[in-house]
Order: sequence, then C-alpha cells, then structure tokens
Amino acid sequence: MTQRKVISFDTIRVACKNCSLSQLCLPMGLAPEDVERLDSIIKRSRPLHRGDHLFRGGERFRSLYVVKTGSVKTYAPSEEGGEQVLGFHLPGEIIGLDAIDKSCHACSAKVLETSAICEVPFQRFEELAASIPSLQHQMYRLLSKEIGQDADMLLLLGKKNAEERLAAFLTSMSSRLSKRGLSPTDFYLSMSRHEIGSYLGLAVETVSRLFTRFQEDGLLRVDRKHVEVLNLTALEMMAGAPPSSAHKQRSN
Amino acid sequence: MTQRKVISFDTIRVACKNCSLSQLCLPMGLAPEDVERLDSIIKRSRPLHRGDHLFRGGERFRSLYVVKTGSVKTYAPSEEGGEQVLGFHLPGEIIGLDAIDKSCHACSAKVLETSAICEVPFQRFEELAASIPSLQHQMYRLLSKEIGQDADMLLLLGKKNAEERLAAFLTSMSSRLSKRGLSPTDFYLSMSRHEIGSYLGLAVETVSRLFTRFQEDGLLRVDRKHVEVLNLTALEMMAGAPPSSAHKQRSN
DNA sequence: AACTCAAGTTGACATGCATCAAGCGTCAAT
DNA sequence: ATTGACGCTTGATGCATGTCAACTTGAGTT
Repeated sequence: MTQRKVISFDTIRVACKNCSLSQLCLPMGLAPEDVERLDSIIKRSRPLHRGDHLFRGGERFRSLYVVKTGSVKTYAPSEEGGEQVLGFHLPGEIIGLDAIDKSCHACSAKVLETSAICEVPFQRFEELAASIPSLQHQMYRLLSKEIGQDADMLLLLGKKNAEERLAAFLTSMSSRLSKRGLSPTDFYLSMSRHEIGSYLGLAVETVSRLFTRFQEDGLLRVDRKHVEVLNLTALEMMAGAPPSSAHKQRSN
Repeated sequence: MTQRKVISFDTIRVACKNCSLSQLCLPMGLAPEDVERLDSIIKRSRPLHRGDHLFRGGERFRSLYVVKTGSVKTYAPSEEGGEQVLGFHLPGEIIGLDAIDKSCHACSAKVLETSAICEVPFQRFEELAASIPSLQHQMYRLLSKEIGQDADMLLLLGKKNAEERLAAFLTSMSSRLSKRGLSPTDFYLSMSRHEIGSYLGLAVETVSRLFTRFQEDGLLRVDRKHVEVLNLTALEMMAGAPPSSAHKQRSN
C-alpha cells in the first residue's frame, strides 16, 4: 500500500548467485559451484499477497522458506482467535526451523505484504548439506543464531518494561533493515500496532501511547506505518542497559 | 544436599552405548558402530560441584556440553549483578547451542548441584556428523527442538499470568523428569525460588506466594525444594489453555 | 548451644500496564 | 459524497504483580 508493489518476474526468479541477500542467507560462504547446486533445489513461486499463508500450525513440515522480498510474521494461533506473534521476518531470514524436530509445523506463517519467497525442500537440502561441509556449517550457524535471538527475546519479555521493549523493537528493525541496504532511520513497518503489541507482550494501547510519547520526546517522527528515527543512539540506550537511575520496575 | 551426592567413577565414565540417556541425547537413532565413533570424541571430566561453571559469557566456544547427571542453569549476566535465567537443563539436554553462530558464548552456564557432564568438542563433532547422516539429522532435530521450546517460552512470557507460569514450570519439570525414569509427582527442585522467578519473569515473592497458594488449594505439597504434585491434571489445565472464564488479564 | 547468613515467607503498599470505553482518521466499496 | 469497517489514539479506572520491609527457618560454623 505504501511501498513498491510491482515486482518484476525477473526479480523473483533471480538465482542465488545473483541475489543480493546471499551473504545473509544459506549461500553464505559457499563456493560458486555449490551455490549452483543449492540453487537447483530451490523452488520459487509467484509472489504471495498480504494475508496469504506459507503454512499453518499442524501442517506437515516439508520445506523451509526464505523471504526474498517483503515480510512475514509467524504466530501461534490460540483457540479463541487470539494469537501470539512469534516473530517478524525480513528478506534473507529463514522460516520453519522450529518444525524440523516434529516434522510438523507448530506455528503459522503469514505474509504481511506482497512478498517473494524461496522454498527449500528440506529433505533434499539435508542430502545436499551432507556433501557440502560449508553448507552444513552455515545451517548450524543459522539454527544457532535463531536460538540466540530467542534468548534475547526471553530477556526482553522477562526483564524489560514497555518503553524498553518498544525501543528494542525499533532499534532491531533499524539494524536489520540497514543490513539489507535500506535506511536505518526511515522505514515503513509492515505490521499493525496490534501485532507489535502481541510480539512485545504489550496491549495495543500501550504501544500506541509509547509511539506518541517517543514522538513527543523527539526520538521519532511517526505517521501511521512510516517511522523516521530522529535519535537512534537514544533509542539504543533505552533498549539496552536498564535505565538504572529512573523507572526501575522489573529488576528481578 | 537432599539427594545422592555420591557418584561412582563408573557412572561418570559410562560410554554412550551403556548410557540410559542415549535415547534422549545425541546417539538417538544411530547404528551401534556410529555410537562408538561418537563416543570416541566425547570427553568426560570429573564431576562438577554446585556453583562451578561450564563456561561464562564471552568465552570462546569450543564444545557443547551434555548433562549426564545433575542439573545446570544457563543465564545472561547483566552489569549490576542481576541475571536473567534462560533455562534449566536436565540429564540428556545439550548446552551451548546458541554459541555456534558467533563462536563465542553469549550466556553463562553453572551447575546447580553435583553433576556429571559430557563435553563434545564441536569441530570434531561437525566432521563426524558430515559422515553420519543420521547424526546430522539428529543434530538438526535437537537444534530445532530448542527453537520450538524457546517459542513456547515466548508464549509463556508474553501471554500468561503468574499462576499459569508457575503451573507450566511445574508440569514441564514433571514431564521431563518422568521421561528420565523419575517420578512425575515427587521431586526435588535444584534451583532456588529466586532462580525460578527470574526464569519465569516473576519476583521471588510472587513465586513464594504461589507455592503457598497451590498448597492451600491442594495441588501440591511443598517442603522447601521437595515438591509432591497432588493434582497433576489440574496443574496441566492451569498451565495450558487460558482460564477463559476467570482472571483474564493479558489476553492481548 | 549460640551465632551467622542466606533463603524463604508473609504483609502492606505502590505502580505500570491492562482493560474498558469512546472518538477519530483512513481506506474501500458503493 | 456516504457509508461502514477497521486500525489507531486518548482518557479513565482497576488490578496483578512488583517493591519494601520485617520476620522465620534451616544449614553451616565456631
């Protein structure tokens, strides 16, 4: 709605070796001929649209998915329509790693905006990884990275207050977008306030009030989904070490 | 202090093929000769004592560690002495998976009671896994399982109230102990109330009050670290689906 | 035994954030 | 333009849980 909706077929079909994300993604550190082999097992479908599912909780696990363009949220649907957002995924990030264990998806994945996705059939991938040590190593690294990020998130939910949580969310988005060649201080959020709240363990209203406050304090300029970060270092401070000499709730 | 402190040298030196945990651990699904090969790279040290560290945050990553007997906590130390407990690890569980990515430990690991630990040098392990497909697969499964458990924990911290959190903690302990051949309804907790609170994102006082309340309600009998579960199904109900018709805070 | 210290418990109080409720801007369809 | 729906914002209120403080208990030490 706000951003480029037009994605040429060429962009979607681009091979790993020509993909600008290859240094964040599975091909990282691979020899060119191995990138070619990896490329040959990857399926690239037509772009998906806002609201489409990559998979739903309970479905059999067959493939990992990598965001090429756009963004995806993963969430655990609960009985009464409620949901816990587990993560937001940007280009180059892998989705479905939690399903390898049980061969069954425990969560659902839904695209937040028009997105191109690479599908990696897992069984074929595993065979390939067995014959390419650097691919196996990269896979271990990516799995490990995911675990490390989850630990950061546990810390956030266990110890940080609302202000610190939103600051951490914004600085995380900033740095991830920056790694992908986009502006670290001017971006569009593809998720709703409600989804941000669910992800951070906060009510929508709290998220909204914090956006307002950050704006009043000169940290941000916000217009709906468009965010301009005016004082990134202040946000980083706020997200990082506990304020230590201010609000000190939750120092347990 | 409460349990068997005497661990014979034979118990520590037991090889994977004779280890009662092999079906929860790395050797799961391996052919006997491959178990032998795995066994040959594993180092088994003398037992560690309460308070000893397996590793500390910042140290270089060289090995994974598997609990053979006893228990271990992982935690992220923060500047001012505070710490966030990230997990408690029982026999058969692997520690250090989050460090593969950066080749450096982001958290610390400390044993909670006298414990025997198997050390798995990671580089040698990786070489071995490349030549044993079922070991590689098991490693993927274990990494994936960790990610899935972290997601459960995110849900707990993001959506559940104090009562649900402690109930979830207790039922989780119960089922994990049960898988290891111990009683699901009568066990000793090796961690302090403070550590439980940190893990669950609650203040010590809240944990203490909940233990008292659960006891009053006839769900538990508690004597310091000794817990007898009197009504496991009630605890599971409480931990699982949101109460739906009672306290309904945090249905965001 | 008497002492010490850490861990746990319990009560009183404070507050951050959820909840409830109402209003507003934006977008899409008519 | 009109309508309706939805997402977002803002204000008022209440509650779950954190914080502070005092006391108890148990384990180790002398």
